Amino acid sequence: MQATIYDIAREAGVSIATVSRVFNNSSTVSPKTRDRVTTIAHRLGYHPHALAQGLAKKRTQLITAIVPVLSNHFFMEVLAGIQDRLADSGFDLNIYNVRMGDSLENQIDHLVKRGSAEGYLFISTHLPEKIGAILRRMGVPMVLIDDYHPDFDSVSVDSVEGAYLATKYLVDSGNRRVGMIAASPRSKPTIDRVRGFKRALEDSGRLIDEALIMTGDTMDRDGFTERNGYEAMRKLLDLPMPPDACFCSSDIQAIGALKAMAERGVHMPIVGFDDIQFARFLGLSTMCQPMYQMGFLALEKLLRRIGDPATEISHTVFSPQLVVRNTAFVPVVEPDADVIVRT
Amino acid sequence: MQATIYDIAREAGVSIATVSRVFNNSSTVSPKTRDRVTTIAHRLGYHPHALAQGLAKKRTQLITAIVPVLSNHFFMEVLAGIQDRLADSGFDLNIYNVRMGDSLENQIDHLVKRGSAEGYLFISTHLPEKIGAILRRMGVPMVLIDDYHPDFDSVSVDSVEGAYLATKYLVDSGNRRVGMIAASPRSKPTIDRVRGFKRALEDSGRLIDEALIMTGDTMDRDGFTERNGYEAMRKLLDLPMPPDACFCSSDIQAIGALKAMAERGVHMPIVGFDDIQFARFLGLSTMCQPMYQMGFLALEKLLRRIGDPATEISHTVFSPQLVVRNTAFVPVVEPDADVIVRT
DNA sequence: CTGAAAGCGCTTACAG
DNA sequence: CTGAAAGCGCTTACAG
Repeated sequence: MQATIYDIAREAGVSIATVSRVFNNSSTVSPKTRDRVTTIAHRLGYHPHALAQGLAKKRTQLITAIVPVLSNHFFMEVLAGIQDRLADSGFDLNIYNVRMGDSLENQIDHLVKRGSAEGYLFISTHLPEKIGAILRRMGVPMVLIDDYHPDFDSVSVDSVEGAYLATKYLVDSGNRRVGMIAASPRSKPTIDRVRGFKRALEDSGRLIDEALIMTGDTMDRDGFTERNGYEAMRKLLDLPMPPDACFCSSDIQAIGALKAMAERGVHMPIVGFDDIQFARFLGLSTMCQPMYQMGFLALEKLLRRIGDPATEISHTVFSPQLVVRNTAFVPVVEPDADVIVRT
Repeated sequence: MQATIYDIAREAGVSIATVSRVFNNSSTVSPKTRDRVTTIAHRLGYHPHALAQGLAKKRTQLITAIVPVLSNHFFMEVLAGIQDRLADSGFDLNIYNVRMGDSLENQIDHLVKRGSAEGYLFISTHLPEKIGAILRRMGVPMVLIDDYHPDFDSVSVDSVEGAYLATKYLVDSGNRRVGMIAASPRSKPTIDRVRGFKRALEDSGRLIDEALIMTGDTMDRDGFTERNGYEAMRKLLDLPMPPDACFCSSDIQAIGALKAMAERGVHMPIVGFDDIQFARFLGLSTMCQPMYQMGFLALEKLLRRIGDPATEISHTVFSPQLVVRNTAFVPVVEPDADVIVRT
């Protein structure tokens, strides 16, 4: 099996304590002993056993990122930022994907009590109050990304403001009936974005027509899907008085909406939210979230807190930027044109 | 701190061994003792400490996925498949992002010798022969995704065949000069795809014009970027005799290529590779890789091997499907049209 | 500068 | 059915 500290100690004629010291940079070991130990360790291909170290030091050098759904753009960008900050930190990253069946509370409770990570990153995971209180008491180092809670560090984007700016832009551009494609009314971002949308209309002296706030029927991923946007736009276009511009709560929905418009041969200005990679390519106007930076900063905060649990709690709220683009790709869709030629 | 097995043992008036047995489902404990223990454990909010368990059992219940670059579509999709298979397995997932600075060999060596995972998933990471031999000897359970090595389980897609089919399709559609946008000549997929491309031309009785096999100048991510495709297409269009159709080694490059064509106001049939989420939306013809299934199956194989190290080594090679689409989104690009209105 | 020993929280033969 | 004890591989006061 793998070489252990005992093997090295035996060969080097020292105690295991000394070997351990060599690998923990405690200066209290003579150069020649250190040399002998490292040489032998190298020859034996020795690497400290992470688990044993973790148990003895009560430090696992592990960070767990908790995510609701995988394979979504926001998460991937954030993760890239996390990874880059992680690189020289000595920590490893664990991804915990929240399971649909079990309750979030159970899952987090279990996760944390198992004690395998030193810190947690909650990505777009609305923290239930009950769990928050428990974690608070346990003093678990954690940072919230894309969520807010007074008791924990957080990094987020101001959804209300983002929606406000997007809507204001559409109103100020001279559109009469500005609609909105929302996602699941149970999701925090949706709630905020609807609020920002309404506030912008109010501030512009417009009446709020609830019928123009639409969502699709497909509700997986809380409705943040192309399909949902597609469905929502179709419903909007079926209204007796359709909107003449539309704010979409996410880029992915905006893409579906574009498709629906293309099929009907209509066009209206739309603004998305997120600025995913393809928004730029598609020429989609949108509210840009600095996802990479959010991930990077979140890990930064987490490492600081692990290092010093007494650090003041801090909340960073990024202001999303409105990016105006010409919709450069004009959809010319022939529905069901896909043909699979060969299997 | 967290309750331990000792706390429970004391309260229940039993030995720690008994407590341990209760949590390990060994039937050899009386119902009433079991009841008492579980009740107390629940009251104390006890959860076994993962590290300690791992050390004692010599099982960490951890899988590490090794990925070269994060935030790429292929990986995202594969990961989703992995997660879904992971769900009820009792294992956790660790993501190891290969660092650019250090050598791959060092990194893998270190990773494996630390012994924190029970199995490894190598995603699109070409395994150096030297490391392969070491891992083989150590008997580390592992599965290769999007790579091949005779000594390890693998799940991949036939790149040669995919490129062949794509190219053949373009030739058979009546295009005279079929070009190719390649990625880094050092990357395995590129090598295979160039091979398939050439073979298809040969089988069609065409001459191979090396000048029509182009790549961009930007080589991060081995050239699998929108930018690289953009650059490559520009170079192709600058040729005295540009191609009249083009096979691209990845969808992401195809997207860049589309953009370059749009800027020049030219159009030609292109076929990508991967079938990323947006290929469908863009109406891009491409070679479809079953990424989700690949991830799912790879974890399946890994779990089986962890369960029984003597399992026969198996290689699954998926045949990519040619998906023909009408390029539904017609790019009408005005370069540098982006305007940031508000910060 | 170094060693002996206790401890991290759990598992698992071995006895009974 | 249950307990005492050794062990998983490492760290870290405590002595010297």
